[in-house]
Amino acid sequence: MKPRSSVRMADVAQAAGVAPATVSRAINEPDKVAPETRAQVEAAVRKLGYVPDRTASSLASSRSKIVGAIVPTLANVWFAETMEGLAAELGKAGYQLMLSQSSYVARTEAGLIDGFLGRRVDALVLTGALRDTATRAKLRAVKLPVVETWDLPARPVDMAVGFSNQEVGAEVARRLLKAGRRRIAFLGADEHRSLMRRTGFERELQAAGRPLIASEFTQPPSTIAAGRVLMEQLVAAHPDVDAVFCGNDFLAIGALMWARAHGWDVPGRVAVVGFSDLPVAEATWPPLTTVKVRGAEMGRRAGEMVLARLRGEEPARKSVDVGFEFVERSTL
Amino acid sequence: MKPRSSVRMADVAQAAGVAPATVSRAINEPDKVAPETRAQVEAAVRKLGYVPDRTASSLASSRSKIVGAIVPTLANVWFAETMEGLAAELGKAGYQLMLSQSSYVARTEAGLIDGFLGRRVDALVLTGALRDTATRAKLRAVKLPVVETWDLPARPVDMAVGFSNQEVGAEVARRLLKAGRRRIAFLGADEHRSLMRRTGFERELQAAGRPLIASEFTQPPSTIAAGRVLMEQLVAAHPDVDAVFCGNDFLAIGALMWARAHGWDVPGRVAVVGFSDLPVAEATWPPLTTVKVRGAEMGRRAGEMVLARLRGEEPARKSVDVGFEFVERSTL
DNA sequence: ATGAAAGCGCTAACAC
DNA sequence: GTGTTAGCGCTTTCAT
Repeated sequence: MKPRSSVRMADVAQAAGVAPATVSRAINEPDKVAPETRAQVEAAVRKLGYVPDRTASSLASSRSKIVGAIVPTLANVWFAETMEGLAAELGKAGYQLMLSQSSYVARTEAGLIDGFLGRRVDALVLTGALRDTATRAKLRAVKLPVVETWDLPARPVDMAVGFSNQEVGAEVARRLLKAGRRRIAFLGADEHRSLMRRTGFERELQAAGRPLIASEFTQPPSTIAAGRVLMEQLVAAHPDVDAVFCGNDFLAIGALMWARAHGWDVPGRVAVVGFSDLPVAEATWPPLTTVKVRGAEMGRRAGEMVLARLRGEEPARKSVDVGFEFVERSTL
Repeated sequence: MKPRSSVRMADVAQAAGVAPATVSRAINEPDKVAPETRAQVEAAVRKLGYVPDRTASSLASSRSKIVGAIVPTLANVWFAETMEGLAAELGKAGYQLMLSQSSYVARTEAGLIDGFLGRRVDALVLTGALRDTATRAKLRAVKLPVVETWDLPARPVDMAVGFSNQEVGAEVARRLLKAGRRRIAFLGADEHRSLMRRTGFERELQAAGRPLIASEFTQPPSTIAAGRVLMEQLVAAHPDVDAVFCGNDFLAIGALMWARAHGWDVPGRVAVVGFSDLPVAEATWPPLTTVKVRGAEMGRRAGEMVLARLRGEEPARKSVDVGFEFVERSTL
């Protein structure tokens, strides 16, 4: 049963004529070892093809060199880019990414976090603010470095790097109003951050005395097909709509397709604004006006913050706002 | 320094009035424990908020319950979907996914695999056939379950689930020829599987006596902008081209944009065929004719194969072909 | 600068 | 069905 896992540190030690502890040092803290001995150890390592068992070192040192990350779904390019940025940053310091998906379900998220805790991850990176209060408390208690991304919670569990989803909504509202739109609607997914964007959007319109005329929702994940359906429903109930803010670009593209299929001129008869700036947003017809978010950057920053904390430093800011950018193309 | 990690199994054992080994059994093999004792243990676990340390159990059992996976990039939706399917499948059995990206660099891949080996992963899932022969040999030697995806190597390291990239190229060639196209070109990324598609494409054209008139390449990742540039170059050299097979949909969309910008009718003057069937392929104008691959399915299947092997079963087939599908829309 | 020894928290025989 | 006894392969004081 016991595969007697190939070469152990003891084998290397023997081959190099030193003690195991010295091998350990030669590998992990090279400068604490005499250059000669280090050379011998390195030679032995190479000769035997020794690969340290990180499973054992994790147990002994209580540092796993693993950081856990949770995304709602990887099928969203921007979450994927966030993970890429994160993994790249962590990789530099020898940390590995352990990834799970919550599918936008809060209970799942709590369970996944327990799993990560059991694996003794050194830190956690979450997409969106952590909602489960019991879990928030637990994480604070164990003092684990945690970064919440894609949002800016008023009181982060630990650290955060993101942008204000409400402010995105407000900004889009302002642009629409400035362009003279008056019969404004919202299409979005029934999911926390999307709803936050809607909230900011609604408030701003309300404040301007041009209240939202309608909102249509779909279950995540948002698809082009869903966008088409939502637009259809919207128009059926409000044929006089003159602007739609879509909670994400797929829905916006669907809305655009509906418009093309029904001969509605965009932006002549109806303006369409998306969110997230997918690569294809510039290739639609007309090119989609949308809001760009910095997915990869959030991942990189999250990685930096985690590593800083793991080195024992206190981050300059516990919460960093990477902002967003309104991208004017041709659908508004 | 030692945080004396909260509750240990011994604590639970004491609270439940049993031996640690019994706690271990109650958790891992519940039916090997008397219902009563199990209940007591469970109560103690709950009361103390015990979370087993998987780092220790990995060491003791030499099973980490983690599987490593490598993708060239996550920014490709289909790789991301493959990982989603894989993670979902593995999660059912309590396995965790550890993810790394190779950025299409073979040397990196070998390094990443060493890292995984050090972490004692129970299995490996790769995107594409593993190219480094030394690494292939090593993996075979340690008898680690390995699944190669997105390709069908003639002689897999261990198992494979994918499709024939060459056959994709050949099929597209046949469709183009059947549609009467004669001046045919290829646009693609300078990356292994893309080149395989080109090879199959070229051979089939050659065999039909209508050799490929030109090929243009870009460095991965492929972008819409790159597609536009490649198309521009292609047309400059071969203004009489009447069909282009693009190694992926982004390039195809770029080619479409070039055509729109220059008043070339598609498919009237030039046919465009993509690869991968991105969600937006149906939303372009004209809707893109392309080849659909089953990313999520490959992930699921890979997960199933891994789990079967981990249970000690031999897979029915070592190599499974999930095929692909030519999706006829309006650009051919 | 290096070695010896004592665990890290769990699992796996083997007894009872 | 449950307890006892050894480790798993490293890291880490503490000496030397």
